[in-house]
Amino acid sequence: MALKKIKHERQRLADIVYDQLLEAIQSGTISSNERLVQEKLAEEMQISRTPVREALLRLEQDGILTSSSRGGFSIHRMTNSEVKELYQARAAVEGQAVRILAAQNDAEKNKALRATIEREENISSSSIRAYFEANRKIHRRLVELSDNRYLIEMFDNIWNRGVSYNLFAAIDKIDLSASFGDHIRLVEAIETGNPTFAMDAIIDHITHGLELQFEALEVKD
Amino acid sequence: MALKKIKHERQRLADIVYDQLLEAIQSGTISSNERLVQEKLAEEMQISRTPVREALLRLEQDGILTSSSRGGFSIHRMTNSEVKELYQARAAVEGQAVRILAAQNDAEKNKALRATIEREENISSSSIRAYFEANRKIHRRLVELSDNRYLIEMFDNIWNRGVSYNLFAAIDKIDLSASFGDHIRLVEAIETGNPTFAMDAIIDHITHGLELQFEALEVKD
DNA sequence: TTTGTGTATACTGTATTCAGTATTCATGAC
DNA sequence: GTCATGAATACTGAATACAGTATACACAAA
Repeated sequence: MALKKIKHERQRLADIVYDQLLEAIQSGTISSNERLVQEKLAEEMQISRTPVREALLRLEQDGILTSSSRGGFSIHRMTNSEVKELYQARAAVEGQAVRILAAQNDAEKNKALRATIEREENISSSSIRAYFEANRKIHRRLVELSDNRYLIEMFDNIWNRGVSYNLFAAIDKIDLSASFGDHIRLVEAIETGNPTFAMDAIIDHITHGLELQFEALEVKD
Repeated sequence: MALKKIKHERQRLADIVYDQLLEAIQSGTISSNERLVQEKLAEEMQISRTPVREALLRLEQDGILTSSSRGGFSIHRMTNSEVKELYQARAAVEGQAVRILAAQNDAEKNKALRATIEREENISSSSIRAYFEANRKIHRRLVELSDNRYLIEMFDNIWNRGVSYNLFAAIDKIDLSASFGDHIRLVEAIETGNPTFAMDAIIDHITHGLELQFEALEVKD
């Protein structure tokens, strides 16, 4: 009888709370004007305040929550200049990822990226959220393939901030299906083996996204 | 009588502990094989364990500390591949900063950068630590001038990780004065107004640093 | 000597309590 | 009605206590 190795990793309550809060924020369950109060959340979750506090402080550290003067935390509201800066940071991270990939120009990796794009662009769901989840997966796969743990971490932080502010979903008034087919162009750029060319391609892609973003923010205002 | 506005910002004990620990780690006061135990640190600092724990968890979150199986935390030891990846991440952040600066090509900003370089390259201290502090200041000024809060934050995280592992100081066996004069070349590249050219310049600069880094790590092994 | 078992110790994560601070609310004076 | 003041309330940050887990150590058996 072969016994499976038991996974020893204890999961902290604080980690569970963190994951749940992040999911609730990004799915819209927690709305942008809601105040997250330690004692109340602890009561709701039937746990003590300590792990709740740890999770909230971590979400604050991640830039997702902001503490308010009346106590509690709320979802960080981004200024237009923060939005622009976040897109620039995206360009830094995703741009470097494609530079690395173009320099490697590894057939297996390029193939894996194509597979992800094909799978995710074929989502049949009509929900905006699924749409953006697919978009996120494509971009994340791209960064994953760079095999750089720090770029992946930065990517996640950027997108967590953006998605938590409902940023990337803010452009639902603009037709996105046009830019969806754009992803394959990134693979093609990587396949040229030219890091600069590949990076210019993704910067264009991201800059275009920023333009759509600002249009959407104006539409909503 | 004009009364000054009183700064209301309460500083948490946990923040103070964080700052002290980070400084102690980066200055070498805390050595790389030392185990940081919550209860012991709390006793030493004459405070309760709670803020110590919060600070340590945050340093873990920042990638600076790693928890050990015997309890406690120790300075994260980087593998060679982590070192390489960290330099790539540096290239992403600092590369984007110079792209932004070159696109702007703002005379005041370029002047400010030159001033920082001139001041920092003229340090008279013979201590290696001062040398690297100067180097860090030059690079940080460059990223600050991009006026992008996320790039600055990423920069700090990268350098905190590197400095905490005593990474950038590991190359003290190699003569650095040669590469110090290299910084002015970065300003000149920015002044061409060509983002791609400027970024290539800093990537060269950073890649050269990585080569020195690996030489130094071999020398030490 | 080696191996297995039980106990002690070290440390963590969580729960609970205490004390301080900021905001809100109620009340009285003008 | 407006404004000032004091009390109540809400919430946080830190201290303390409790319980669980992992490691180290001691001891006995083979």
